[in-house]
Amino acid sequence: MDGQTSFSLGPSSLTEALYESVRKRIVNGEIAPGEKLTEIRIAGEYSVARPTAKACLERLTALGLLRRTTHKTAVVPKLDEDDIRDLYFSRETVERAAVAALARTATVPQAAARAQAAMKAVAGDMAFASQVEADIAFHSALVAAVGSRRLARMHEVILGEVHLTMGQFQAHRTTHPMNVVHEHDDILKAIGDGDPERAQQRLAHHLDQAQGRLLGQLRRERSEEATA
Amino acid sequence: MDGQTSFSLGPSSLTEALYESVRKRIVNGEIAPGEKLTEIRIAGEYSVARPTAKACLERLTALGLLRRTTHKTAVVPKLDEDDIRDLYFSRETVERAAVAALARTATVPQAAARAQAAMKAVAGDMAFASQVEADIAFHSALVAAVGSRRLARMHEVILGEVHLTMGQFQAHRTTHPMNVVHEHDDILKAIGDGDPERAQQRLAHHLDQAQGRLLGQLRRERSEEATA
DNA sequence: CTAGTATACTTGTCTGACGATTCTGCTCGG
DNA sequence: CCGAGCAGAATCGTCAGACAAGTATACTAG
Repeated sequence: MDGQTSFSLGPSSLTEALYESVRKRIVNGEIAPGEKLTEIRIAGEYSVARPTAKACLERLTALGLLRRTTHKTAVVPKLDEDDIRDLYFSRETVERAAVAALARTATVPQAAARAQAAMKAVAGDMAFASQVEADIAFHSALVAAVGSRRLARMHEVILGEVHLTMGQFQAHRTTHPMNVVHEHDDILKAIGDGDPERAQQRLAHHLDQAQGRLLGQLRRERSEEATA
Repeated sequence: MDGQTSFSLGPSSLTEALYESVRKRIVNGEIAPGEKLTEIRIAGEYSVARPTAKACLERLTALGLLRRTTHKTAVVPKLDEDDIRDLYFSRETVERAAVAALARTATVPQAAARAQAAMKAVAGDMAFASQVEADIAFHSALVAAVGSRRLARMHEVILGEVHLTMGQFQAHRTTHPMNVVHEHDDILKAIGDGDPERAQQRLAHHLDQAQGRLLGQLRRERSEEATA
């Protein structure tokens, strides 16, 4: 993700590596929503002990990337309309605070600018997954630049679920990536101008668009399977 | 905590009970900051297996109630000035969104009103711990009333650390609890009046006061141990 | 007094196992 | 033919014990 900028080593422990791998498979939609993930399956697929797999599933559950109740097997959640609204309400809360803080000091995080460049570079690609990742990286950089560990931690959890839904729908995008890039640019510009109000307003608009696309996709899918 | 209102059963699983118990001991300051918590110690104290203790420590670490790095033993964190500022910045972000949402529909959560009553009841007590708990319950009720699962989840984590610092300092309170009660009343009133702006402003003021008390306490403590 | 080494402590991971709970499919009676 | 109850299978929660690997501390040698 940001290997050369922060010199972060790859996951050193086995549990960590396992967690990262499963997490990626979930958010990229390789493991479909509704699919069951038993401890034994994970243990088998990766040739690790069951306790290790268990720890992995528990971490993912804590982040909302899996749902599970006692004595029942974990499943990848299928977010409904209420979930998406709730998710975007929470997301907006966190990101508003972030862009407002940045705009107050008119600091445009260079990591966000880099993510923007990366997004433009892959805008024409067919690799939707990398577009989604660049999008996530942009928002992540925005919040990280505020310098608040706890805000960043909250945002990470939220983004995990965002990534999950985007990953599930990524097979059919409904808008050209360039539109997203332009919305991002608007936000950065407002921050650079030191205008917190406008930055928040642009952000809100951007998130509103994104949420709308997700909800539209959801409804379309549901009506499809209703006719089938 | 809220046994009769939500009919929540006590923790059913062993891990859950263990987690709750250790958590309480930490936030109430029974386990001092800087104190080391080895897996073996927990396992011994509660007569559970080490993996169970390990899972417990991992959960607490994820919530920020313990700090630990690979192959090193977990310790109760001692929050410094930067931590407290960061914590209250994050807290304000979440709670602002909550009171604004409530004020927009002018709904005063009755759970918060109940917590207020409870706080008045114990205001004269010497039992600081119960005052702290009532305070926490008030803010918790405020956020819960919004009805956003994800906002509540973020807030729970934040409040955990808030509880931790308050628990550590609770031996010598610097203000009369009634002051806090009045600040709470102001917030509720603004919500009831359907005035999001004023509600946010009152909340910000309240949190500012609380943060100031914490920081003052911290400085006092540090200067004490400097002279010693 | 400093530097390097050796030992004890702690954690990471694994194997294997047993009881408890949930789910599934089957049988039996209406 | 269909629904209810039951038995078996699958899965999870918890435990015990063990070994390897890393960290911190104390000790020794220069």
